[in-house]
Amino acid sequence: MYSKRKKHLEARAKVLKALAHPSRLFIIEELEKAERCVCELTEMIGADVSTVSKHLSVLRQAGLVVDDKRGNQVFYRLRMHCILNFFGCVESVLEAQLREQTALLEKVHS
Amino acid sequence: MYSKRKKHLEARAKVLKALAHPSRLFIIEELEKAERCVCELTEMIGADVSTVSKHLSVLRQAGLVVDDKRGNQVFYRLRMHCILNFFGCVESVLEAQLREQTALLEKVHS
DNA sequence: TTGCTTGTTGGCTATATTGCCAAATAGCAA
DNA sequence: TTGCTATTTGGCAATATAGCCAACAAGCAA
Repeated sequence: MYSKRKKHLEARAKVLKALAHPSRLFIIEELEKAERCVCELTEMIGADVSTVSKHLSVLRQAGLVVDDKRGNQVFYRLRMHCILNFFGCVESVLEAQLREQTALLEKVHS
Repeated sequence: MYSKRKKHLEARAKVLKALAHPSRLFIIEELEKAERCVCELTEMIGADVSTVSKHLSVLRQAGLVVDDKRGNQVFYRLRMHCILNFFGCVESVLEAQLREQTALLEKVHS
């Protein structure tokens, strides 16, 4: 594997890794609708504030969100609005998985 | 977070996690061009066969590739050809990161 | 100032991932 | 059969990730 290609793949992998967590996907989806402060996201996710703050830090470091301190709150918003469209393909993978499971179940029951 | 939404996000996260590794991204890109046997991919990646085999297993379990045993070789191919397009957005994130770093460097040197 | 709220960071433990080697499995050919 | 090749699986050690609590920082209000 050429070194340049390897570095590129590593960079891509980092972005995907940042996305590869249910809470972080939730955050992305919510920020698609509107900017949110940490306290709102914490409330919605139902985890410790520190946990949510760390998830946001992961997303920020990956270049996916930006933060905006206002008063004693910190608001986050999406930096890349394409991120959401981009799940169309992931969805088709999930649908295919579902079809497969259904087919398997029908086979078992027949 | 509603349980149904949570499950959906967990399923998405699993697919993204399967993609979030340089070697596995390499495999996806190669399989976009043509099907490949494990030995070819191993040669290209330059890791142990067992390591590559495990990466392929991760991709298969995520529903991203399918395997096809022929003789004593196993050929893999993409199951979802949309996966590649789907990187357009990841690329724009990387480009933005690059622009930012460049701006930072210019600031330092000025 | 003090006290309250909002976030971030450090430290910890539990868990997951990675990548190697070694062992097992399966096909093919002599 | 034996031997060779291709692949998968088990096991292990090193490393990374997740999520909690505690401590800290910063804004604001009394």
